[in-house]
Amino acid sequence: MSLPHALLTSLAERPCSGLELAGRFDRSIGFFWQATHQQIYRELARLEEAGWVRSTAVEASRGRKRNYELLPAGRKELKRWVVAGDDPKPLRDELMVRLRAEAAIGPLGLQKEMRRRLALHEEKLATYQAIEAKDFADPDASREDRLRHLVLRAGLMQEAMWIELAREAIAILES
Amino acid sequence: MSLPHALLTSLAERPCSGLELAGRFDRSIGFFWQATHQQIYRELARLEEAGWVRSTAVEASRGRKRNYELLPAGRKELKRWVVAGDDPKPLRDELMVRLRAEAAIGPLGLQKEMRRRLALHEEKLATYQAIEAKDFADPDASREDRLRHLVLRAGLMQEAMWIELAREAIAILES
DNA sequence: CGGGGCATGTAACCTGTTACATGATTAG
DNA sequence: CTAATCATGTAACAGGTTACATGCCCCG
Repeated sequence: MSLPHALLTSLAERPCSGLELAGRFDRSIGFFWQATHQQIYRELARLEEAGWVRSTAVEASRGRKRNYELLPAGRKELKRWVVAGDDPKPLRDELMVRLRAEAAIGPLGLQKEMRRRLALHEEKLATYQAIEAKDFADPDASREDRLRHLVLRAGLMQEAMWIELAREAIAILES
Repeated sequence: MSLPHALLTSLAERPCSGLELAGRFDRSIGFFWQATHQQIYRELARLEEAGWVRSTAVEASRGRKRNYELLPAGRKELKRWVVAGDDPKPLRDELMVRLRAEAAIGPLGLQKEMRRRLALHEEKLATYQAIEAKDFADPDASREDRLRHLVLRAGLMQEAMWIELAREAIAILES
């Protein structure tokens, strides 16, 4: 149940409208948490109901832009949640199921799909590296920037891991 | 939508009952795909409906053990799915949201939770390494075993990545 | 004044989660 | 014969996904 807190975080960074939030979930936040605009509108309504955010109140507001901002109660809830313990969700990946099936009933020609995946991950890694070079070059960055950099590095490491795995998989599948 | 195919894969490895499948999803398969027995029973009913698996047919079978086995149509479906293209699901992790929130409204004392996570991942890594040493020591393993080994290595690399990230996070949070 | 893009919203559905219910089998 | 355990199942709900609907606003 992180979506509400991802929204609170984003609103803490800067107040904005629902659609603008959706945009952020396609970019920066979306690197580690995704949400569609439908989900966001549903959740924003709940957050307002709970008194955690406030919007420029307009009745019958379909089509009208609404700006949301974080309220003190929302900030308090976010602070509570950040330091709350929570067990990590284990790895859950379809590709592992495919490899296991290939082992059980193969060979089926999984190399082709693995090569496609390899290319995708290499492309994404390049994208992340470009962002890193552009936004996080400063070696004496602030604590805030170093934390944001770390989040990006998580994405980088993830992609590097997939690339390594895809290469090993291809080597086995082709032997 | 991988659960049905994870079940087909498991049944391809060996026919068995629903509860036994649930057991496997707590062990080997569960390292990369999880499911509760409720989910498994629901899905098995669908797979049988679709003609992909067959069970020892007993009417009004509550409480009676049912053994399931893969049918040719199920095997065909599994083969189709294994090589079907599918975009990787991006990283989705609550901890990244927490780090971003810590950057936005911190410091909040996230170190404590990070240290707990670090210990959890170190423990899991040790578990995986023990399995690796026990089951995958042979350097001249079969193609099948090398694929299974690769799946385990994915888990190992994942845990190693989290350990590295947790350490870097703690260093930043404590500076 | 009409069409396209911006912005919000509804509805239906699927997967996964949690809590609980019930029947069969076996050990003592 | 009864308690524990094996085994299957029902119900309700929450979160995520997809398709679609509606209203506002500005530009030509």
